[in-house]
Amino acid sequence: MTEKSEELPDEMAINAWARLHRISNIALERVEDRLKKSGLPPLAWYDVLLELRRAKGQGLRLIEIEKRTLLAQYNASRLVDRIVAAGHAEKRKAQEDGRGVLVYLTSSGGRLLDEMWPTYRTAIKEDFADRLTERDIETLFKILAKLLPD
Amino acid sequence: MTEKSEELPDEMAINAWARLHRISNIALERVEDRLKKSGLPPLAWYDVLLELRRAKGQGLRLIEIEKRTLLAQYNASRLVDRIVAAGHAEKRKAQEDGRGVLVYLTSSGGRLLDEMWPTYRTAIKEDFADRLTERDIETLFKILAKLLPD
DNA sequence: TCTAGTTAGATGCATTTGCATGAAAAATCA
DNA sequence: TGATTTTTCATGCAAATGCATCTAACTAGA
Repeated sequence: MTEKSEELPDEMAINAWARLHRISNIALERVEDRLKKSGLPPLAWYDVLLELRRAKGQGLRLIEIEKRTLLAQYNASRLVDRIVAAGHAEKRKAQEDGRGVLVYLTSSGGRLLDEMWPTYRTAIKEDFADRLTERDIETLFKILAKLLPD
Repeated sequence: MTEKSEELPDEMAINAWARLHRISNIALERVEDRLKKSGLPPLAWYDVLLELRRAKGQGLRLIEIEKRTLLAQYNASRLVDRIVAAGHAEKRKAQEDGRGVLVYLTSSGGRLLDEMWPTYRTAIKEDFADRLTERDIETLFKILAKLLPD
């Protein structure tokens, strides 16, 4: 009579779930701490600037920034405004779509991205990569793939 | 000359890192959405209430709540105040330590915890457990253990 | 014991987030 | 085409977070 229920997540799943989020939380907090100590902006800025660089001078629609960074619409809108106000990006009206805004990386923004990366990279290395084997990392990558949205 | 650098995290590590945080972010957002749709408070409330229940009527020091939930000191302080204001917990002065506060779960808090769990549990099941094999879950658990703080 | 230093918790103030809504342009459809 | 719906982005207002600092109590050291 100790058969496994098909209806509930078992103990192990709950523990793994909890650990996953705990690890993510701790790791991100450490990155933010490192950035702060280096006098750099929060990680969210990096994410946006990186997407802008990936757009290779084409400019990125605000809605694309939302999707790629997983920011809520109003957060993307205001974060970009702050980045623009700091001179690290520019907004221009989209030609094809009168509602749209295109965001471009400025040279200052490119420099900021390059300044942030060493700090961010060190965190990824020390708090993550150095503690896992290559095999762990590949396994983790594959397992997590199953959890990506459909 | 294409030897692997020992100084930098490689591409694979960076991708796994990014995926880890992306998955965590998406999954947590889905839980919050489900809770909201059910008219329930945010996940942080659950975390605190659960720790209070685990204290089994002994009461929990605020500082313990901070440590266990990973909340910042001021956030724990104010979140507990909100939970207390809603009648789901009580604060009492700690006997042994004049600075300290002990937080107790009320019966209302216990009921809320029980109300939240089905929604939370369903999220864990559908967005996590159902998409992985038992073996995946164990593997994930073990790999993540290596990333826990020392 | 007196003093300096540390720890637990609260809180004023600025920033950020979340919610709801608005405005303008585009898309759909009768 | 004209009306309706949807999409894109912005924003006022409320709530939550982060920062810095404060108070009170405990601890350690002379």
